[in-house]
Amino acid sequence: MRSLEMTATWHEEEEDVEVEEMELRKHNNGNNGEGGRDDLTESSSDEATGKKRRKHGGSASSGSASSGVTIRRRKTCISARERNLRRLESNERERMRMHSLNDAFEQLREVIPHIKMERKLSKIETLTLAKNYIMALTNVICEMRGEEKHYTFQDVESNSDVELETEEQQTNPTTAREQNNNNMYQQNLESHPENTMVNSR
DNA sequence: TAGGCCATCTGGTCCT
DNA sequence: AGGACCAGATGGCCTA
Repeated sequence: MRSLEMTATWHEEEEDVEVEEMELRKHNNGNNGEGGRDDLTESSSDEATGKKRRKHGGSASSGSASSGVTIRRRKTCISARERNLRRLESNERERMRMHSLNDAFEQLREVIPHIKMERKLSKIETLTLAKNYIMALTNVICEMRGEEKHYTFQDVESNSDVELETEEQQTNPTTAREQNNNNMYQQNLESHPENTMVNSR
């Protein structure tokens, strides 16, 4: 439905040009070929999210497109109008997909115990904390079984004795704050494993 | 103002 | 064949 509305704002190319005959030169990284999409991206972003207006919604850049290579499509016999419509529909699907992904991130944030911050956890922080949370819980289980701990956590006080778990942790600028959260997991889990199942909200 | 984070568009590839 | 998934690119917003 929305895609139909968006179609109305699309700058139509020549009517019913067959793709087979067209040489589709994909616009080159933001500079070329944007004009025809401005109307589309502005209206679609606005209507779809009610949030940001995207003056330029990014440009095709993957594969050979980035080098401005000329591509000739195989027989498809799709009109330009039809092609535009399909593109708008897949844009819509992609938006919905990303929204559902964000919803999942939000749900994950809610179940991860972490120190309350003014701003919400970023995606990378959320994933990292979730991983650490799982590791900490695994350690607790191992401990309860009398087994050796599977994972080790870095000690914030002295970074010398314990290795960082991943390369990502070594390069992540938010490592310090996350380590605080990690320590909280560790201390909490080791003293009161049952508490960690309580939502931090 | 630079850098981080994010939403969005886009085309290629994979999957059903 | 069409939809889902993915990665690259871009621009906006926010913060240090």
